[in-house]
Amino acid sequence: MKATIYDVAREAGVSIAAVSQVMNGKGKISEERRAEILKTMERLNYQPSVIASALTGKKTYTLGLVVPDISNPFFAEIARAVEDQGHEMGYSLIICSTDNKDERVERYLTLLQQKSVDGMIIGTGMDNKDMLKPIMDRAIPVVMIAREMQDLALHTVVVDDFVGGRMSASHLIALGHKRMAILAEHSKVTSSRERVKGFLHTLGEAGITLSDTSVRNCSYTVENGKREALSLLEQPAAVRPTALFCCNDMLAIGALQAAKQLKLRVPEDVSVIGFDNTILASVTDPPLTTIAQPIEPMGKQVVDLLLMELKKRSQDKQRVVMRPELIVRQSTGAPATQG
Amino acid sequence: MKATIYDVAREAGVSIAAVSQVMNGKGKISEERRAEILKTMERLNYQPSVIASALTGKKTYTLGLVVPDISNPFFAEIARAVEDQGHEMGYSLIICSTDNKDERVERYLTLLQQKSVDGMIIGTGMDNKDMLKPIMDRAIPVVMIAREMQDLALHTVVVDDFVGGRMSASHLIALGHKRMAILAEHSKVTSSRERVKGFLHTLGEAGITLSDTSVRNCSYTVENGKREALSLLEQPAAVRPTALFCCNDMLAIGALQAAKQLKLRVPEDVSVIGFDNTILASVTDPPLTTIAQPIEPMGKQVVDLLLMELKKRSQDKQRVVMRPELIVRQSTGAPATQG
DNA sequence: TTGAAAGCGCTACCAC
DNA sequence: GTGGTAGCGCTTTCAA
Repeated sequence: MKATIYDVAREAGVSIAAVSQVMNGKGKISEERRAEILKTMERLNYQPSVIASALTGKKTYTLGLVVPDISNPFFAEIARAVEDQGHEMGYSLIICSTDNKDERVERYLTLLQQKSVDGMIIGTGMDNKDMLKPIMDRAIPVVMIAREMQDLALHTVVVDDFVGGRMSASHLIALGHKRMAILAEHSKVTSSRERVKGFLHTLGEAGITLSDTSVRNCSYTVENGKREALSLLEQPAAVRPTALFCCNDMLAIGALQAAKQLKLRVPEDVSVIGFDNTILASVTDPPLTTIAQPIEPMGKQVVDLLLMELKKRSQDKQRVVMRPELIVRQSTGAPATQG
Repeated sequence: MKATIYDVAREAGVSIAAVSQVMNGKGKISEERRAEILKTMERLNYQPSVIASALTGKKTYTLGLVVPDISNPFFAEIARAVEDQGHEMGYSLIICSTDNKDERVERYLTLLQQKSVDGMIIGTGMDNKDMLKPIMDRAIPVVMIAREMQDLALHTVVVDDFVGGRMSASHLIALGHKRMAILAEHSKVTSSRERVKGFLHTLGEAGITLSDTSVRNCSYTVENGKREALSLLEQPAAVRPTALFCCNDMLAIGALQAAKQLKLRVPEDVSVIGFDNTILASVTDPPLTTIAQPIEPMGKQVVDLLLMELKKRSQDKQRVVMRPELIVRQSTGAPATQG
């Protein structure tokens, strides 16, 4: 059976308080006792129970990461960055894939509370923001990554989505595109909305407007992107968009697949630009031009903010905005025919 | 502050035992008291503490998943499958990325024990199997996924790696290849070893042998695969392999990149076949022929085995072997010149 | 310095 | 049916 603090105390001939003290480096213990206790712990292969110590008002050293889907490379990469930075500081990570469903979000949020996580990192959207209320009421630190929660005072780490959208547009415009379309995520996803907004803004500056049907809302799956792209690209060449701005790499891949299915060449017949610069972007056919998010620094940053908040609750919340970067690969080029 | 069982009891005018009872559906409680208590819990927004209940000898409803790297799509997909099946049964998942480093494995294993997880799912390799001993001594259920631990009685869910290797070889041989090479993972990875073995076995049956330098050990990164593939493909056409069997999709992507860099056409100049059939395989240039692992069923299965073990320790451990499947895409074809 | 003892929130046993 | 109570393993006063 597992050795407890009692076993150690008994074996070492001291009180449990003494053992607790050497573990936490608190109180005053003579060097010899200290050494003796340490030795006994070693011998018994003693592992202090985080559970018990958490119950005593301490921390669980566990964080919750709530994202739409851990199997989505973007979030998987975020998870890794968060895990590493957390691990560095002694924290473990519970992952929660919500599929962007409020009902799953709620269930996970409740679960994380019951498990007394020390803090939560939210990277998923949710329709009903009130779900976060009870958590904040209980003073459980919450930080956002790659998503924003308007009207809620929360530390937030995001990439400048608006600028990312603008970068996309500038790139496409510089290439000579005039007829474009957008594969957006669900409209409740703020980051996607901002990207679209930035894209349209720069288009507007260049005197280009898009018809309503040129902005398609998709879920965040490849299949969905493909379906919407198909309906966009099936149009006659004269009205078909010559470039597709996709709000994430998965959608861009769907677009690539749609183009292939329709025997359209990329980028000659249609340019495709993604967002996120996940590993996927570097392996597609052709390699995807995309807007990079600095995932690792974002993950580090968000954990740092969370731990800072953990140490000392603060009224003013930071909003860290990181700069996106245009990564030009081979899925974008000048349109073959004048649009 | 958070409401406790005492708050509920007081507000409802009953004992904490009564509250505990209705929560766990045990004991006997009159319908009216029951309703009253439920109502009070609701009103106070009471969330029972898993921590406290765990301390009372119950479960933590938390599982640990130990894999090399959660940002690797293969493991990310496994994680999702495991998370879903676990969530279904009320369990949360702590992820642990080890980078296949024993020191990280050990640290995580210790951590998971201290956090009193109910069970662990191991999908990472480790040099020193003794690390698992203390865990098994403590009777913490452990199951393996996509990896084997020889000499250790553990439930295991794997794909038939040997057969997968054979499938690869058969496919390549049928295409007419004679000079082939292998990008293997580190030799300590049993699954990789089996794949190589199966591949070589079938080659042998066809009277084909490989030189020692034709089997390269890599880590599991794209960069590594690329480097090894480069050194393999840089050879003069007369001796250069016409096909590369890669023990996972990441390595295969590295091979694809190496070929591209050397201006070799795939599959005309060199065929590439991967393993795992992650999302990556479907988006490469050209799309990757690969051996599919049934990831989702494997994840489900492994959780089921773990929970079964949790319910009732059993002496005989199962070894579930799932059948791999050859997915032919466009990275393999007949060699352009006779080898 | 050191240790006895009071909880932390909950479960389960047992007496009423 | 119902509630009192003894822990679970650990932290933290507070006396000694």
